[in-house]
Amino acid sequence: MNVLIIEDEKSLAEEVVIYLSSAHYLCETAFTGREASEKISVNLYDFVLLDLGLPDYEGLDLLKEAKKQNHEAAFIIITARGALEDKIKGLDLGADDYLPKPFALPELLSRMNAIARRKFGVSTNTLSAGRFQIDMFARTVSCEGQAVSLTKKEFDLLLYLAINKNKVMTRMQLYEHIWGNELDDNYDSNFIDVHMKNLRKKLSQHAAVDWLETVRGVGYRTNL
Amino acid sequence: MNVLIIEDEKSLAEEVVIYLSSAHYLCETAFTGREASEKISVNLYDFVLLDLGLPDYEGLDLLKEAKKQNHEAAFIIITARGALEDKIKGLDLGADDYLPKPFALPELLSRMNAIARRKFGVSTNTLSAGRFQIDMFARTVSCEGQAVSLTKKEFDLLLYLAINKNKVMTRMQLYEHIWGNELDDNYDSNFIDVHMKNLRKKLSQHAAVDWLETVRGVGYRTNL
DNA sequence: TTGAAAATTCATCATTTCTTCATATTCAGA
DNA sequence: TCTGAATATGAAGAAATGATGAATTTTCAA
Repeated sequence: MNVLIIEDEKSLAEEVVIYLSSAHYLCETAFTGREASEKISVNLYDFVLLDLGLPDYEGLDLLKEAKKQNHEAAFIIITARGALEDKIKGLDLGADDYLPKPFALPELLSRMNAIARRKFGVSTNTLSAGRFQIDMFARTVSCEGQAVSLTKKEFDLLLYLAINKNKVMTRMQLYEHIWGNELDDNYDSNFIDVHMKNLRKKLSQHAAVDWLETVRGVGYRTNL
Repeated sequence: MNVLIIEDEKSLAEEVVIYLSSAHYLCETAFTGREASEKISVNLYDFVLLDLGLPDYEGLDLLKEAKKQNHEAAFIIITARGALEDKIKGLDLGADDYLPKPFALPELLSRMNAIARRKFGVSTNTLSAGRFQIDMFARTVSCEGQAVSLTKKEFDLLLYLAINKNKVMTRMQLYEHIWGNELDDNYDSNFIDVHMKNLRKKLSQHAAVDWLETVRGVGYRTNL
């Protein structure tokens, strides 16, 4: 699946690329409307992620142009949460989905997977962690064919750690990616720990989860 | 990742070194074309940042030479904005990216990361110290495949010393970098010494650590 | 609206890690 | 070789951290 990410905030675009790449999407970026316009006229994409807040281009014009050039693609509109939200939702832009900023990456991935299944008929996208198979489209986890029942947060945690295989993820990172908010400074809660504990408990009923490690003073990590 | 920064403006080079170092790139500098030429003929780099505006050397000749000596490296050309001719020549010569001056450091880092991912494959960011392999994303240390279990502070100390290979680091520097505070004047404690001792002890159970030296009256240094 | 599931908060406990301190050892210069 | 300052070391108390069970709040679907 080819994805074009049109987003002027480079660090965000980078993050998206890294995240989607590890979920087996092939990503390209365009940091300006002009760049995007060029790429669209040359290549065919399966997905176009469009940030409406580009400085050099009227976002909606770009969308119209892109749709003309590339009927097949799925379009996902990204824009700042706020006053415009309802207005844009109300408009019939012909986008396949709409995502307010800031968004959690698993949220984006999950929506893209949903669209992929609906629009392109792609049905499986799994990655493994230990003896567990994680299906990102269905958002299910199984162990040797047997279903493992996880809650949303548990699934997101497992998926994010599995995607960032062997990297220590801080609670901050987990929080920002899964909950999609900034963590304020006086953050003092252990709900991530609790979710991890519950996740481990559920997984351990099926197979060993010694690969799901706590890195004291830092965060959590898979060791695969 | 080893980086050679070829830039005659020393203060800029210094800034780049500090910034990239904090992102775990290992930096060396060359302030003249001659110096660069020597270093390139001796060492292998992953990245070469080349300022075309060197006084003593034709930048593009240096690029050609460097590419011959080191096929594998990624080359990033830096030059004054507006020198379009140079830009085109540089890209034709097979530079991986081009950065107009002045540039923002995060911009540089972001491009380097992008290239690193594209060119060298993702995220196995390890560096070695003696017989030890340090993975800074996983925050693990291993010796001939065998894991070495370190605490947070021990790991941070080792990593910082390894990044600043062969440079004496004062206790002040170690403290400021790892503990993140300023040390008040009446500083009188030996906890860094204690951590170093514990670190050495753990490492020595796996291999010789004679490369982890104390520089009496100054601080600590790797000798690699 | 209501009830069950999920998410979060809270208090407590065991454990690891950090720091301090007292003492021993090493080293460089006289 | 001697001497004082710097560093290494062992041990112990202090602090930080994460796991856990349970209580409370929130969410969401019926």
